[in-house]
Amino acid sequence: MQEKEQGITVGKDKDFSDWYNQVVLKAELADYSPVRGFMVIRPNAFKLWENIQGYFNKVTEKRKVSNAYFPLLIPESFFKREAEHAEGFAPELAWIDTGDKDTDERVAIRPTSETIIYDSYSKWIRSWRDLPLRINQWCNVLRWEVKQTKLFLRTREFLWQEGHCVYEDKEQCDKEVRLFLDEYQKMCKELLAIPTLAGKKTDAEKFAGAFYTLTLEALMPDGKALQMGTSHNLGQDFAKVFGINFLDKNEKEALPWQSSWGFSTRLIGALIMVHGDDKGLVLPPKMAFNKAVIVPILFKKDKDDVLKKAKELQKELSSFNAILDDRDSYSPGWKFNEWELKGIPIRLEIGPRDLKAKQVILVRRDNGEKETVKFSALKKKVTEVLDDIQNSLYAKAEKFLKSNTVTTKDWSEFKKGVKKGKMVLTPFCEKEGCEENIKEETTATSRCIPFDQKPFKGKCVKCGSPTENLVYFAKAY
RNA sequence: GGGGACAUAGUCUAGUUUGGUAGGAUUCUUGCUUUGGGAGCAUGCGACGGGGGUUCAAAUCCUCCUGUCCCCA
Repeated sequence: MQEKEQGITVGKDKDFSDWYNQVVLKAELADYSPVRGFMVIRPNAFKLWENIQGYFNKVTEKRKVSNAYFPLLIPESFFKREAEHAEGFAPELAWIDTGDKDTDERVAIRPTSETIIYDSYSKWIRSWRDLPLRINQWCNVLRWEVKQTKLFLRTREFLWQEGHCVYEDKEQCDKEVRLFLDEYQKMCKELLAIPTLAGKKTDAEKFAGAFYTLTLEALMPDGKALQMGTSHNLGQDFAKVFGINFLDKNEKEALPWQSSWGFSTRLIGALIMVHGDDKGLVLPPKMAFNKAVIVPILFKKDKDDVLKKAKELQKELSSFNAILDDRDSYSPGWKFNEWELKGIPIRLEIGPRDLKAKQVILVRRDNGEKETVKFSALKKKVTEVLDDIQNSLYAKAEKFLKSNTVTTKDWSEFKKGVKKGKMVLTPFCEKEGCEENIKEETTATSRCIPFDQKPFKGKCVKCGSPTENLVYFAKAY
């Protein structure tokens, strides 16, 4: 059978990079733009983003976080206030030529919004009664990457949410830095069906200007780790340099503790990579706006009857936003392929034979299994199967993560593991120089220091210094 | 940061070596016939990434720019 050009023409295992680009383009998720490193997010992918937004807005509401919006442009002087932050972002800033002769200060497009937001916070916070302050914004940011860009995973502009909180003391701040990371992990699991490893970043990998950074790491099918979200305890440095202070309960002036946390449209890239297959996108049911598609099999005889029943079924399944594909000019086979490419979780086929038997054929996108379902049992069955697909996708991804994670304290085993695209858990000293050496020799970087480790005394896999922590290493996106 | 490949219609591609009417497939339009895993016939639309140069003549040669992809660090 000759491969048609609309379909995916390369196996996921054969050429992962080519496969990924084909899925993104052919499933109409994104497109290239006229300016290098930018992308168009097409409706199919934007729907996914809106779904994530919908889920996460409920989380923030529950956690007493308000949405707001801060300006796109940031004055140069703001960057200079926090030295580490400035140094971290300086190479990636895009400066605006405003042509405004009356001001001599340059402005940059935000690469992240700590500074512009904290300028506002310094005006708004006076008393301990103003705290905690929790604000989130959904926006775009711009980081002028020089590295090779990749759709969703690394683009110069991307969409994200960034939460920015201010607390009276370290304890509250610590607690909620962890809380929002846990919420991210829950979202990855329950919504995206992607298992993640949670932990703390080493100093070499932490956010520029942070006291410490917590992170979620997922393992992609090509053996590279992808950061799914981060939550930073920013300490008191930003407060100091932006003049955020408050009168505490003892009428003393005090510096607050701050946090920021974010995830981006990169999650969509992860979703595509983790669940997709040789036929295209596979959406976890909770991510799919249209959870089912009804394809009527129409012959001249009985055409009206089949179509009528198909419409009834669509109405019955309206809570799943079921699509009825009654386009006349495409054959059923063509439609099957198209909806598979686009990742719709369930396909329902109904033809004259089914009409007589009062049943439909239900086909799962995740494993292609077919079964017949009586009309009377359809809604219940669809609900069950959607649940099952969601769970199976997570289970499959979790199995992949587990079977591709190795634990070793031996340096040659470590190198072997990294080379084979494994997530390697190993004793590590957390010294920056040592991490740099590992990176140079293996191209792997530390991904995270997992939480709640058992008491442990060991030697760093690389330099042999004593350490009490196991750390995940992998090649990363 | 280093190296490589590429750019012809919405998509895939022939033509470039040796300059001379840009060809095919598919998509799309319209019509008819069809429809249980990418259906058929007919009809119509649609392209040389951009600038500059050489030449009677440039998709083809030279040059600069832009963009895309891959590999390595």
